Amino acid sequence: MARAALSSKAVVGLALEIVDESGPAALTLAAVAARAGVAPPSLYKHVRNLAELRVLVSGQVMEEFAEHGNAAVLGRSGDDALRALMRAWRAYVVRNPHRYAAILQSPEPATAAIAERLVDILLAALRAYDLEGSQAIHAARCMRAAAHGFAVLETGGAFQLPEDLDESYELLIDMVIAGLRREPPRS
Amino acid sequence: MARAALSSKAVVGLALEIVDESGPAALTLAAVAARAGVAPPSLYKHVRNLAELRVLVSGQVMEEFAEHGNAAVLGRSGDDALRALMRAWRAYVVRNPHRYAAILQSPEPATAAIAERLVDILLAALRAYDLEGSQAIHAARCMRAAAHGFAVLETGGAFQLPEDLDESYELLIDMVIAGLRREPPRS
DNA sequence: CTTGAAAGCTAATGTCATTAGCCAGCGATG
DNA sequence: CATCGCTGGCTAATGACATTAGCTTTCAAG
Repeated sequence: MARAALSSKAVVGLALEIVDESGPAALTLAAVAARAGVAPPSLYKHVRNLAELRVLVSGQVMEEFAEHGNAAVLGRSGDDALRALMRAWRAYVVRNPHRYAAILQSPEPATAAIAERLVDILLAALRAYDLEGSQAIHAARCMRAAAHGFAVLETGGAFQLPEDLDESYELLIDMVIAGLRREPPRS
Repeated sequence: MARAALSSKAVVGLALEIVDESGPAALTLAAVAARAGVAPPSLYKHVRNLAELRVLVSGQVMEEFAEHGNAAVLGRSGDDALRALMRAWRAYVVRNPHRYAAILQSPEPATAAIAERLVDILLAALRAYDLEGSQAIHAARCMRAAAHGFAVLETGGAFQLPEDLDESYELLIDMVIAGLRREPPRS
């Protein structure tokens, strides 16, 4: 291998810097190249194209995010774990809003494994609620919807009123927990 | 006024067609111009630039969406209204996924009025729950987060497992309602 | 009939992504 | 030690787009 100047890894790192500073929309190959001190076409030696770079960035962030969530639930269970996970979720988003926004929704096979891990963490946090198979999936989806929805709206600046956001979020957590409790194992 | 061929209104209409067919990412001035049978620069006679077109499209969609939600709660109240509103929310999203995705988050002053209307509808649906001022705001945020989060994840293809999405969503609705019931008017 | 603004057009510029094809450095091989 | 081939970087070129400048045509009002 010749001059090991750049690398796929390094490119993703630079991309993350750009995302952090200016948001996912500012992530262009031209910007990465400039930061790497290299001509734009050179990047194609390390990354297939912009779309792939986005996927790599998304995967990296998702992984970091999952790790953060996982750390939050360690040694906890039941309501405690659920609260911790949801708080960690928002804490991550508030601290790294651009990074979080860089997570791609579309089910890229490349990131499937990481997404799976995230789901596992969610399901583990729900374990104490005695949900039978399918019900646990539904519950996990709800929790995810709640946390993600709040995150998106908050970082998007959709909550304009002066009311305290922490308080709103705690209410949301309470809602999820209350909903899990009264869970009727129907059909 | 000379040849009344195009108009700001018409341009937004064409833009909506493109969004519906190919998603918000496909909304370019070039595409709109092609559809209008006109050279791209001509559009600047009707719209300041692409950014403004996006805002206009977003506003139009938000308005339609709010109207849809409003219709759903008419003549209903309490849990009934809440359920109807949340179901209408998702129904709209499922029917017009691209349109919904075209709604901009950032608080554009131009669309502030419509956003306000949406909040009003939400608050009205919550009226039966006897929430004091601030608590109603928090509750409305939670409901919005839940519905929006589910919508985003569903349209983004984030729910991969085979479990029925309707069932997941009904559980989410139950969660919100349960959460509103046990609402402790603390602090 | 004249005229002026509205609405369209062409030409030009700048930013990106992406492809093609060239060149240099370096490590392994003989 | 000389060379070969890979690797990573470069320049040039193409093609979307957005956007601006400046020209032209058309129509309606006087």
